Amino acid sequence: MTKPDIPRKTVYRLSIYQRCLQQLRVNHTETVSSEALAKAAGVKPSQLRKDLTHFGNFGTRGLGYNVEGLSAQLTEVLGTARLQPVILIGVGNLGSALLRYAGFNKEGFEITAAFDRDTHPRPNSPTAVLAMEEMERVIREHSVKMAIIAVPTSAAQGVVNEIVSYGIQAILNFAPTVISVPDGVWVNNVDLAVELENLSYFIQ
Amino acid sequence: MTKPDIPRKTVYRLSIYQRCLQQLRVNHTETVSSEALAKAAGVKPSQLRKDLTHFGNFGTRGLGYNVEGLSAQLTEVLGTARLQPVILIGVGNLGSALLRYAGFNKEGFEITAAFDRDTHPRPNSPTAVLAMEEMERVIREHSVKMAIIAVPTSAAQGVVNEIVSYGIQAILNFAPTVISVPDGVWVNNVDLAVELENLSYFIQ
DNA sequence: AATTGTGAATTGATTCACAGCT
DNA sequence: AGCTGTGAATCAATTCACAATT
Repeated sequence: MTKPDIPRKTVYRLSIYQRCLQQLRVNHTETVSSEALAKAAGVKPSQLRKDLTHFGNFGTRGLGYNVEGLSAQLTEVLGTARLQPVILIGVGNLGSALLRYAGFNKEGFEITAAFDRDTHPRPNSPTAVLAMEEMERVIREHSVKMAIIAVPTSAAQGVVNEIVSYGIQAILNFAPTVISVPDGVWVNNVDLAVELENLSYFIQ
Repeated sequence: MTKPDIPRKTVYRLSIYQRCLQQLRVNHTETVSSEALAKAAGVKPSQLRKDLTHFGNFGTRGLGYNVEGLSAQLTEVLGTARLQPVILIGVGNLGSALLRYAGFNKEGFEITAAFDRDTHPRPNSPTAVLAMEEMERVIREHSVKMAIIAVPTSAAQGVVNEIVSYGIQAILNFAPTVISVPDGVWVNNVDLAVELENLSYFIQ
């Protein structure tokens, strides 16, 4: 797949830096040093500089980084410059909360449509819930490349196979199971029980 | 802090192995090789073996691992042998979905109580929502060590400071911000926008 | 014969330390 | 003078390859 040489952890940190920069913009700060920004992001200054130089030389020696400029560069690098359409599959407890979550738009994402076996209307939901049979049409018509999976474990792999065949290239998976995808498709897993178990280990 | 020498990623994978073992138990499989289990978990066999030997020699050469036995060992290692009390702070969209999420109990966690500024009753919620002023009492009475934070960004650090002072040692943070904690307190972050941005980078 | 457990080798990520700009 | 950008050095994680064991 493309972009093989940049570590995934680096790209995660880019998002964190972007968050911190947005805060600085609100405060009308014009310039920030690697030391200050790294502190806000919870990393070492040298790591911040190394991360950024994977993508270009955005700073000015002796001065630091221009807040607006760096933020714009990161938006470009992360591919969030224009609104990215996303579909949500599975509108149970978690899915309906995600549907109501307002933070996506602000960060450059728009939930184009949601799908569920059961299409009864959801209160307070700004997005219609469509039948699973509509997935192919919506994905192709809007050239949707990203999907959020919030279906039960037993349904997850089947849904993934289907949407990948329609052209989905990236999946945010909330189903607590390992899903397999062909090369060229990217999966990030969010598993609440795994996160809690992990913490549980460290507090003993 | 204790347990410094085991990489966090190793502990994450332990949870994944545990998931796969539970599936094998359902299928009444008695024995599994590192090759088969690693395949199910999406890792290399050598990594599985290396991960496990951090904690002991659980296998039998020539045979593989006993499914029941290894599962019990991992439960012990992960500290999920007995039900661990957890509190939830912030019962908005995401928080109320977490409250209704049934998966926690099955995995060894119990949401003892939930807290919010606004204590109006939540439909379908099995757990009462208490006033923030009750946090100290509940944490101390039940010796709660783990908390899930689902409050707005602006409130997150303040809440964290407070609960840490009452004895919370591990935090699962859904607020989209970097929180700082003293040594000896563990934080895992789940940030939906960061996950989507990360995927967005890779599909360009 | 099969499969684990593990030291060695490799690969990858982070940090250091300072040269190079502004 | 101050701060970035970066090669070198260090530290960490993964994979290999095979000896040890059943």
